[in-house]
Amino acid sequence: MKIATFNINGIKARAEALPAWLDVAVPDIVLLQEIKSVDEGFPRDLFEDRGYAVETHGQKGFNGVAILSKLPLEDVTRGLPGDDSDEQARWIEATVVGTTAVRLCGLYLPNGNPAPGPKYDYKLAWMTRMQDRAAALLNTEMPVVMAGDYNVIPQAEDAAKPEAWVDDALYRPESRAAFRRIVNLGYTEAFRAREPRPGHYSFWDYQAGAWQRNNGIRIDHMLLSPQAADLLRDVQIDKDVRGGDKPSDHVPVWVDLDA
DNA sequence: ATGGCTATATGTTATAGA
Repeated sequence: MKIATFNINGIKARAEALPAWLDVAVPDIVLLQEIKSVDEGFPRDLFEDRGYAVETHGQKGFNGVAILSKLPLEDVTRGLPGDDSDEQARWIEATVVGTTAVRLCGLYLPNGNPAPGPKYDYKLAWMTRMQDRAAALLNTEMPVVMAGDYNVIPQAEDAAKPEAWVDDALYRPESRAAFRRIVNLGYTEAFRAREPRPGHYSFWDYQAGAWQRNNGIRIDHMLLSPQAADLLRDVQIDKDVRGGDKPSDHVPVWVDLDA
């Protein structure tokens, strides 16, 4: 079961690049972030024509997450629990049943800049809520995959120029500590578990020739519960997508699970 | 670099992103 996460930075703007990648990579599941669309505006046909079931949790203008799946999506829930007043569309869950049932969580964690400030406070509070949800999911003892744009650079080796990020919400100590607290509940960060070396990124800014200079950061992650980690066959970053036509500023990250 | 680019809606400018 090939499961991917991809921050597409606008579904309408990626109407060509996303299907092109799907046709080459042929993932079973894709967790999308930043669809920047309401549910009614999501071009479902593009994906249903390719055999994907589609579930969206959209919002006008920005944010928004979605799931594409070649297997039926069951028990779909929208929104991160813990704050009924939170109207930002950043979390969606569903279950797929292959050889075993897998719980999928697609997430778009708040950016948090400028820090300090109310946006940073929202980011850290959101991460506390996510920690609660992550702990509850562990108690199910299901294979769980929490994948998305975490907007966290976990360690210095996850940035080409870590010194440029020291005061940024993506790299500040509180953000990294909150990320570690979630991982340390018992999750495996799939890419880092298989690739200890530096120099692997999932985002390159549109500005200042960041892609051409390989000035990237690794902020798109896939966290696996112990039951999911036991099924891990492979994990990769599809870096070449960043060099394609009209690309997102993020690239896909995927795992292959024996499920 | 005090965001140099991109996307969307609020739309010929503002907001957000990272």
